[in-house]
Amino acid sequence: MAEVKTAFNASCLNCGLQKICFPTGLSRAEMDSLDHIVQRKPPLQKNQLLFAAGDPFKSLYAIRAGVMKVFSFTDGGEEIIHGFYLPGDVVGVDALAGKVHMFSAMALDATSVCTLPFDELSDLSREIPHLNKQVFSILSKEVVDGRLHSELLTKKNADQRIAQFLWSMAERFKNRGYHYLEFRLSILHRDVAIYLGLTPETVSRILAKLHQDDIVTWKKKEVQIHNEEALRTLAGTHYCDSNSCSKVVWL
Amino acid sequence: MAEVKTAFNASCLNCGLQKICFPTGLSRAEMDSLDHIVQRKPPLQKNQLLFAAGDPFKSLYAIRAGVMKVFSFTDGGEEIIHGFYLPGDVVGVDALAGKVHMFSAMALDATSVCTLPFDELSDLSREIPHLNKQVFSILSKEVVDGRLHSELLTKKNADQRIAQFLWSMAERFKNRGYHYLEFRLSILHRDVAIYLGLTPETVSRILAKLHQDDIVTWKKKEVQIHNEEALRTLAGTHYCDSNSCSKVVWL
DNA sequence: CGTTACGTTGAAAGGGTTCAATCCCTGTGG
DNA sequence: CCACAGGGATTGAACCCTTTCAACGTAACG
Repeated sequence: MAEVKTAFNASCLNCGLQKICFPTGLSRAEMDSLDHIVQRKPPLQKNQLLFAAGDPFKSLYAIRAGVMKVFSFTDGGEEIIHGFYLPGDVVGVDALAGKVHMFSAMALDATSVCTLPFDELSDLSREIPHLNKQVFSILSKEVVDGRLHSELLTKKNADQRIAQFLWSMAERFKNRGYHYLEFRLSILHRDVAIYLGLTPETVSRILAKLHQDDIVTWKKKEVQIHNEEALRTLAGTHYCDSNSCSKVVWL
Repeated sequence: MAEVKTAFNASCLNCGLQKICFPTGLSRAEMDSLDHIVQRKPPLQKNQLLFAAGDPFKSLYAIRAGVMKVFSFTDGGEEIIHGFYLPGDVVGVDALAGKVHMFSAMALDATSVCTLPFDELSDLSREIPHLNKQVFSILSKEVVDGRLHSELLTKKNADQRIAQFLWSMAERFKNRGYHYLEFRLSILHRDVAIYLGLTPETVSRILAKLHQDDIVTWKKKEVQIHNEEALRTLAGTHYCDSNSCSKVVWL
């Protein structure tokens, strides 16, 4: 709670997520300019929508604290989960082409975001070419992430999917300087199942197995990785998410 | 052959793909400026690589004629196919973030492309804000396409996947002003299988069924859609690809 | 303290894969 | 011009992983 309050007030200049978020590579002065167009509002509550599919596009949003899921529905009414977003991640890029949000974004926990009005961001990007590249970079990473998720869906079995999911979350926490062998994860097993193209039952069974084998425990909202090596091996290929690909040095 | 030759020489101003490709919404003068940085080379031959994963990033490429596949390999050496690209489509956006191509692009047929050196494109984008937005739009569409592909992989069975694939190809041809109920498709069934997360055997069996039911015939490289309505119904949700989403008016 | 939604566990069923054999088309070389 | 090689496509049968269905347990919240 105290943490959220701090986040609400902080500026880019003293934000701990500089290395991961938007401002990467900007000078102090540039960051200051960016800071001036950023809007900060009270945190979102659990299950609150940041934007919904169909909403007119106005801003991109950088997450300061909490977790969000980006999702939509099939024509049949089934939920589709496209991704989970952590502090430093940016949501809303899906709407750039059509000026309308294609997906919805929901807070899975108390979550605070920085709002970046896109018109102002565009104007500023003309003055600061590096900022423009930064936005390209965010979009490009999103494309690559999508491809990697498709790889998971086409080439991996249920065990590997879950191992990869958990390991990728751990890596993302690691990259943000958080504890990564033991962390709080406010994501429902049900949502993970949807994200991974599985059923809740399958996820439950595999988590039970991982627990028995003393590799990972995920009870309530606490994840504990007991055997990092085994988990990574199970995941098969080292997962590269937006902020954690060892193969590529993100600009 | 004659068609390819023409493509090689044409400029954006007299290109039939204006509505679909990069220049959408640019004024004559702006289009002319864009035209000056576009490089045109001899067409690629079948199975020739435009770029390979690991190559340093220099340009985006707009396809003028032919077909390309964008692909990579799993750590285990299996091929992953991320998408097929038709005239008017742009490939290479995966490399914007890391300055290195994450995937490879191969011509599946004689294919000609327009090369857009990214540094020059960036410079020009500062002068022409609309061009900058155009690039954002292309990236954003790529993100949305990826999500829709994931939806296909998580929510659809084999029959629906193939129906959707065929229908989406038809729509893309339609949007380009080509015949869409009967067209040439230089894509191996094997590659479609990989793209859809299926085996060649499954694809073969389902295509046989679609042929028997007089819905679609795909022999050699010729696709014939005999029952448009049935195909669309089979596909379930109307597929929205980069250039054909009825729900959204792409800027 | 009841209600509701999430999570767990078991048994049965099914869709797609796997494996293997055969066919077919294309391109190549004698 | 024909024979042969090689990769892709087809077809059949057995298998297996995941889903489905159903029942029960459990945590959170009003």
